[in-house]
Order: sequence, then structure tokens, then C-alpha cells
Amino acid sequence: MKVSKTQVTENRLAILQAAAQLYRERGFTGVGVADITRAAGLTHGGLYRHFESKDALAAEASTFAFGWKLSELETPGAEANADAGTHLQTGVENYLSPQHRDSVGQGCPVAALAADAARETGAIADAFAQGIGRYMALFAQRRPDGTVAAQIEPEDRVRAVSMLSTMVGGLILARATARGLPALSDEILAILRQHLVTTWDLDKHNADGGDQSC
Amino acid sequence: MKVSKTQVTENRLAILQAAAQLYRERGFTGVGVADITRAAGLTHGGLYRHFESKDALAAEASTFAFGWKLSELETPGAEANADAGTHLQTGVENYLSPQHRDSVGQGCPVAALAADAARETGAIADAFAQGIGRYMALFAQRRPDGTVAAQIEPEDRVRAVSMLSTMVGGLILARATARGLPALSDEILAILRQHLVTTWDLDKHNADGGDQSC
DNA sequence: TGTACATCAGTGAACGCGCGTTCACTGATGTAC
DNA sequence: TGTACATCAGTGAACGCGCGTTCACTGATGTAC
Repeated sequence: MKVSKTQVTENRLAILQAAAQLYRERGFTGVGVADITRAAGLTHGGLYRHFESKDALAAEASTFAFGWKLSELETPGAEANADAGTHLQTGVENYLSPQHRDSVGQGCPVAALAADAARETGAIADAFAQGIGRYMALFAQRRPDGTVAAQIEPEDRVRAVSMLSTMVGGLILARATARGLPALSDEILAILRQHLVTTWDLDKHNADGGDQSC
Repeated sequence: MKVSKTQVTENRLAILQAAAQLYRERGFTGVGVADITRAAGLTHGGLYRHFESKDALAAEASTFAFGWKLSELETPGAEANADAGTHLQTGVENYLSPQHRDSVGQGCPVAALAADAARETGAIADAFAQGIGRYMALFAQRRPDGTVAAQIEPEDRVRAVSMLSTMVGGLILARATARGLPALSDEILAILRQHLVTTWDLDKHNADGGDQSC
């Protein structure tokens, strides 16, 4: 039965949302197209009216997942504190929280799927390269003092690459040890939260002036 | 045809080696048992004389892969410089080299498979938790000054967790961007090599005494 | 506005294929005597 | 040491199953008049 144009758009979005979640939870090779359409409330046959193949769906779902923001980790109800207003300390602490570790399907697509994406070629690999490049650029313009850089300096790139690598790697290590050594998993997150905040002076934002070195 | 006892041992080892390489290259769900036995020079039927199931093989191959050492990244011919003698700077620079990025099958099992392992339960999850815990403990013993800690201090744990997270995360990001944005991939590795060495004073090992702060 | 009809999103059976696992069989090994 | 034979690692056909994809069909939508 044909459906209305708005329903078509909604169904397509539901498929993308279900795919983005299930792929993060189980990996690109761990989810079937029937799982995805079922999660979207449809049957598998109609998928090909929206996407050419499973790979095309995976690529588009990857791009869709890169719409993910740190603010999605915030506690429901605090939605007024939008992304632009979230300073680095809160973002880092949310990223390295047990809540984020335990909700892969709603979390950062890089920590969930970058290792899988490294094995892909074509559209999926491109989606991840572009997505990671964009995250890097967005991160580089955020300064620890709370300002947004007008021009990116080399030190901004160093900070972005270093912090993102630590956050992604730490979250992956925490997830890989969560079942077998939960104390180690918690330790990794706690150490990194504190270490990143102190190393990059994230708790001294907006403390204008005052050079306190030595 | 029955084979000799030494041949049986060799075949079992060949299966484990092939599995450890192929799983790192393609992930746990991306390799079939026939691929593994074929790579080991056997046919698929005989696999079950050695391993109870594909999952049991994957778990044992994971443990086997955790025998991996940083020294395996060294250039062939420099094998005299064994693992115990490799100081942190060389290890970090080898880990974050384009060579390591481009040889997943021979590289660190954590960067290749930890994200996959986080989706597993049972023996595979246990193998990874134990392996990561062991890597953390070994790393914590190694001090930037080149000595081996007699007793692990809290700062040793912080250094181990922070460095390992950055190295693993950075390598994963470099691999995920290698095809789509090769310049970004190289930048990530270069920035982290330099940043880790300077942050942790890895280039000042064995420089006894001399407090140069401020 | 009302009617007739072409469109097409979604359904569910069917397809070919590759997977993990099983099993009857083979024949060199290694042991019992 | 020599011989007879039980053992069992490895082979390859076969199995049931789930996968991605195709397709004839359905019937509400939305357009042409």
C-alpha cells in the first residue's frame, strides 16, 4: 500500500535512526537489514525503495550518526544548556562517564565504529574520514578558556588531536574491560577525566588574565 | 590421514597465528573458519579437533595475540634490541608510526580488536579484559627515565592509562582516516608522537638528577 | 469539487549464497606384543 | 627389532540456517481531467 509523502520521509528517517543505533551497538557486520527495518517498524523488502544496498545504507547511517554531539550525553531536562554553551570540561566529563560507556547505541560514532570503518572502503570510509575531520576542526576551535578560536593555531590542532585520541581510546578501553574487569574500566574513566581537566586547565575557563606559571 | 604429534602441535599453532592475523585485519565477524584453516594450510573440517567452536578459537586467538609486544614493530635485523631494553620513547614512536598503522594484522591487538571485543561476552571479553589489564600493568612499571618501577605509584597508573588511551585512540583515528584523508591520518600520528614525548619527558631518560622545573 | 486511474511505498515469499558445524571416511602414526 | 592393529588428525561432502537481494502483488495516495 502506497503511503503519503510525509510518511515516506518519516519512514526513511526511522530506518536511518535504527541503523545508526544498531550499527553502533553491533558493528557493520553484526546487523542484518531485516534487524534494521524491523527496528524501524517496517519489513525488509521495502528497504530498497530508500537505499541501493546495505553498504549505501551503512554509509548514509554513518553520516547521519556524525550529527551526534556531546550535548546528547547531557542529562535530560538540561537541554537549555545547548552545545555552543557547553564548555570543554563538562563535555570531557560527560564523554568519559560510565553513562556514555554503557550506552554505545546513543554515543559517539567514532568510539563505537571507527575501528570497523578502518576496514571498509568506499562510501563508509569516506563518511568516517569526513566525520572525524569535522570533529577535529570543531574541537580545535574550542579553547580551554571557554572562547572560540577566530583562527586555528598549531597548538589548537595539537590539543584537539591529543584530547580526541585520549577520549576515544579511553572510552574504547573502558568498554572492552567493562565486563571482565569493571574496576579497571571505572579506573580508566576516572583517571582520564581528572588528568585531561588538569593537563589542559579546563577548570580555569574564563579566568581572564592572571598568568600563574611558576 | 593421521599426522605426527609434532605436526599436530605445529598445525594448531598455525591455526592460531592465522586466526590472530585475520581477526585483526577483518574483525571477529568478518572472518570465516574456512578462511582461517585455509590460511593455515588446512581444510575447515579438521578445525574442530583443535577447538570446540569458532568462539573458542576466537578467544584463544585473542589470548595468543596479546603475546604481541612493541618490539615486533622494530625493523627486522634489530632483534638484539629486545623488549626489556626498548625505552618508552622508541616504543611510542614505533607504535604511532605509519608502518604500524598500515599493518593491522601484525599490530597491537587492542587497537585492532578492542572495539569488537567490547561487543562480545564470555571467553572473548575475558581474554581482552585480562590482556588490557596486563598491558596496563606492564606499562605502569616503565618510567620515562628508563627505570623499571619497583613499586607502582598512583602517578605510574595515571601515566600508563593516559599514554595507552592516547596511543590506542590515535592509532584507531589514523587508520579510520588513512583512506579518505591521508594527510589528516599522518598529522594525527606526527602530532601524537611529538606531544607524548615532550609531555612525559621521554627524551630525557637516564638524565639523572637535574630538576629543571621553572 | 468530484471522479477515474496511474503511481509507487510497503509486503512477504522466494532466490542463491556462504556460513558454522557434523560426519563417514582415509591412511599414516604409534603402541601392544 | 619386527609385526599387527587400534588410534585419530585431517579431508571434503553434506546439513540447516540466516543473510542480502529480488519480485509479483497490494492498495492508499495523489494527480489528471
